[in-house]
Amino acid sequence: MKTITLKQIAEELNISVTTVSKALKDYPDVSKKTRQRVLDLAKDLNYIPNSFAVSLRMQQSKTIGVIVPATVHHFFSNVIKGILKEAEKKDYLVILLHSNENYELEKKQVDLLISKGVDGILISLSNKTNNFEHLQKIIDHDIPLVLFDKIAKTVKCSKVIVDDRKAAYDVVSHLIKKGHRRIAHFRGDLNPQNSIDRFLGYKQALLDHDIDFDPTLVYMCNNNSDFEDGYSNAEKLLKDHGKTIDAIFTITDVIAIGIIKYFTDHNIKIPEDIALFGFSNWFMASVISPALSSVEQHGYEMGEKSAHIVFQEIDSKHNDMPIEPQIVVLPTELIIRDSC
Amino acid sequence: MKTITLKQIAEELNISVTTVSKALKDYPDVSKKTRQRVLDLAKDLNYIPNSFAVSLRMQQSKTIGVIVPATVHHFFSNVIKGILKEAEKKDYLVILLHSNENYELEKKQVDLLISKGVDGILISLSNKTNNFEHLQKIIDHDIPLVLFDKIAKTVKCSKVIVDDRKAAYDVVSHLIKKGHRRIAHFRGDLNPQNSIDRFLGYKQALLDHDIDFDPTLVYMCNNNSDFEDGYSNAEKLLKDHGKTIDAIFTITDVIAIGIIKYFTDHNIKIPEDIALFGFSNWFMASVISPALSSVEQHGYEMGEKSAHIVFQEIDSKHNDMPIEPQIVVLPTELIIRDSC
DNA sequence: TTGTAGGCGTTATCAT
DNA sequence: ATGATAACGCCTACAA
Repeated sequence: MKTITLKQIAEELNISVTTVSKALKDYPDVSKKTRQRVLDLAKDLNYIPNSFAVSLRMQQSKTIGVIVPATVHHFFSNVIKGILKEAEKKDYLVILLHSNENYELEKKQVDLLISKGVDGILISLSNKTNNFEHLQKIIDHDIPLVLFDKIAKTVKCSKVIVDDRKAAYDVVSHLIKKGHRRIAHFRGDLNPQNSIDRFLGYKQALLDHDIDFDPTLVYMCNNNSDFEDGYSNAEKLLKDHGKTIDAIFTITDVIAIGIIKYFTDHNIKIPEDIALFGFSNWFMASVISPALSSVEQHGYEMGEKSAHIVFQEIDSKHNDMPIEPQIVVLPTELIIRDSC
Repeated sequence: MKTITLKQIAEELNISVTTVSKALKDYPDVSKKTRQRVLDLAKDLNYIPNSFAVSLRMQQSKTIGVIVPATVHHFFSNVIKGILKEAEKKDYLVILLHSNENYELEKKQVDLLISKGVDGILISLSNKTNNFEHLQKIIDHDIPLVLFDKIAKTVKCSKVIVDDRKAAYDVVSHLIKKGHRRIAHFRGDLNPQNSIDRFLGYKQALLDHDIDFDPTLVYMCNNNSDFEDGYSNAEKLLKDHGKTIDAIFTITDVIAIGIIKYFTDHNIKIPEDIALFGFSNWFMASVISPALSSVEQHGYEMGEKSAHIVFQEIDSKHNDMPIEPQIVVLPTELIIRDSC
């Protein structure tokens, strides 16, 4: 099937390219008759505008770029879903890139996206990213940028996040209210803000309830397999502290599931011996035994909202009425199940 | 930051655009000195070629499109990961689209992809798709097309699949060898080939082992929540057949997990009372109790391979040496755990 | 109401 | 070794 251009339609109809173009775009200054002839033939020939030409001419691509560490996490899958849904509504296409938690890759992908002329960019930062020049570059190029979930506070752009600190605070407060006092925390990498914020929320909750913070109760999970981290740290925890521990708050459901596995294997009862609270409310949390209490993060909504904001910024940039970056904090919810 | 074009570099250096372009592309007919001056300035100015112009000129976008029903399934996440990895290697970008198991949407998205001028398209068909005109359109446009996992046998293009029939056959044979005779099958929608093939494998295995096929042992899972389907059909199965059932083979791990939940809730022992075999080897399969036996489908490799093939086809199209569609059947593996 | 002409940024052909 | 020119396909200000 040969690709149809305006020129071919024009020749066929013995009119100018201009008129064809105008007819197709519903310009008022085309006679009804001509317009109809053009429309008919275009449909007949299955005319599709060449988007490269349009983009070149219009300086916009109707495409946005998205960079996430990975989509194998249920949370990000949901975010992507929200983004795609929103893009679909606006007739935008989405270019998806995985940084694989790799800063260099993330940087390269930003360059790629810029060079592709995407109209906007959404990023959830890799855990390894602590240099933000590449983000600044996006801003310098005047491309709307929205950071979501894993953000950099210092970068001047819109952000969509969850109040990790508060969520963690709520979790630990809940645990304390349930009577637990020796509460361990399985945290994530030192770098990403989420990990820090959740840790801070944990600490604050202890403080506010007059429980001394004990650093030996904090375990680091960073060997790239959350499940393994949970399993092995559960073992370590027991070795270190025996059963003096009342509860564990994990930074991620998968870590909690690793713990469940270890506890099940070693006959430790949840929540009787040790209570457990996860984070992210992964689908599995509701399904595993015991059903895992967790924090719902509303990934889908985060995707929707993030996309919504870039589109807003794209539109207002187009109208020459640039708007200020906005920071949206999505609510979280404690989902209480059987594990605490 | 203003966008830099060849023209600007040319003016700055007082040479022609042509020379700048050549210098940047390492043409041999540019003096060393000129080339260096161009290269330096380009780097200095942070020159990025305008990809619309390049695409328009070159008639290729260095972009491929991917349509999947959804990525919230672990399997597809893995496929996507494989595709992105492969694309990254070839410096291609990937436009991701979700059909949401919706034929109309799938069709629309194909049009979008065509109009965007992607160099190749990968699709895993929606369950609702049983008209393939949109695929034919892709082929007519001479755009390399690869179908993976959920394919249409009659469409003349490359395909990457798994031998679902054999995999199912192997599962059921294994179950029979273990001594089970009354084996139920929780199958999927009637439409997708996979569902049919797995059912056929199930039936064939029974036949080959002299077990009568009993249609009342086959349950349909199609209300869009696999977990719920598993749970409710487990209930139905027990109501219909009591504990005369030896084993259940499910078309998907999530269905099996629904069953596990129901059985756990109702004190039915797996595998003592009823054995269980899943499909897809979702991460959770290894982690749930009892650990679920399943079929490893190698999603990541499927993604890699599919992408590899489109790139092959794109390249050979470019060299005017079109190649024949190929059909790749990836091996599957029975992963035996505790549930059978 | 219709058409001409210029330009978006790049690349390729052909002169010089 | 360098450059003028045309072309990719589309849009739009301006002329006719």
